[in-house]
Amino acid sequence: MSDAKPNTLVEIERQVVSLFADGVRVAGLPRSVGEIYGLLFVSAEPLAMDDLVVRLNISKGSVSQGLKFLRTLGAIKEVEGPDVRRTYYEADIELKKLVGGFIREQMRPHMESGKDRLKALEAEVAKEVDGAKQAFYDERVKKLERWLKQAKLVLPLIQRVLGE
Amino acid sequence: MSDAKPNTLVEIERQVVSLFADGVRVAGLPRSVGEIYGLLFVSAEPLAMDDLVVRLNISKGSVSQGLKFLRTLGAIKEVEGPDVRRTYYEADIELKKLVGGFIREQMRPHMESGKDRLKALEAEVAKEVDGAKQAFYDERVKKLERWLKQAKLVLPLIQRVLGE
DNA sequence: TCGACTGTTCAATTTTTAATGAACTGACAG
DNA sequence: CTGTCAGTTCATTAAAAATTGAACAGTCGA
Repeated sequence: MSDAKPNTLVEIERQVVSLFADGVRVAGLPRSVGEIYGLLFVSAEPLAMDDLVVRLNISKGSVSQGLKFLRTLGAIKEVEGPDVRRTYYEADIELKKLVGGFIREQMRPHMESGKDRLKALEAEVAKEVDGAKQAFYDERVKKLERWLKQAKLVLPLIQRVLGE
Repeated sequence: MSDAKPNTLVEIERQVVSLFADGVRVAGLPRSVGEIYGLLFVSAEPLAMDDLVVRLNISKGSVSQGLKFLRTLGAIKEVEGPDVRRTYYEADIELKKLVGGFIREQMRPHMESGKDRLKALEAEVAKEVDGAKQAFYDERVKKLERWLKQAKLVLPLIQRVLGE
């Protein structure tokens, strides 16, 4: 292959990669993850790890980690490619799936641990001896529980809307 | 006041502060912002900047920045307090308002710039000479535009649901 | 069994981000 | 005015997060 040297991206690819690199930062993900998904998104042919290393000019380690993450999200698919010994990837471009994966992998766990921590808080409030303080704390904890319930209500709704 | 020394938080306060400190990180905000909002959330009485500095044991600079940010979100309210020369704050505990502020201040700007960048991309695709490639790029750009539209659809929906 | 090659892991390093604290502004009381 | 105090700003420092790259593991054909 003639384009086996670093940073061989055409302008369109460059722009898309940069768009995703910045985009994923909103979700608190590392730039490299966005770059990888971005290049897969804008590529008609599937790419193997080495293609990503060379064309994005980032390390094998980063690409391996990034692909692993994108796989757990369900944001990319493994497909066949020219070289049978390599694993090739293409982007899964269903927004529903991307958002669903993100919610499942990144948000649910936090919400689950939040639920536990609220339980602990409740127990702590029960110990409070000052009646007025206890009433206040109790109210606040109830508010937090309502927030959590609303969050649990909103997430599936988002997924449903993106399903159209 | 007797509790004017660092880190004078009772267990309940400690837990709530920590809960918010971790919670805001999901949204990509600095720990200190969560701590500040958390302490205000769990305090029955309004607090001034100096209370936050002393009780959370973080610097005046951080607290000033954090309060500024929370003010722009609309997550806190300025209120009267014991010392007329100080500005006191209390937490605004309407989830709708918090999320609305976050969307307005943190998400909308990104989406606006995304819209511009998509325009630039379209222009770039128009230059593509290879017909097959152009068709593929065009399809992908259209997909991105659809995503953006869906995002713009979802955000108001979230706010409406949180309005209950 | 060996060598060539794909892909993973993780300690070390670099880069990015947040926190600090000293200098500053502005308001106000005496 | 002048000194004090609340609050802001921002260059420096510290902490956290991402990236690197070298060692390693697994596979396969000769």
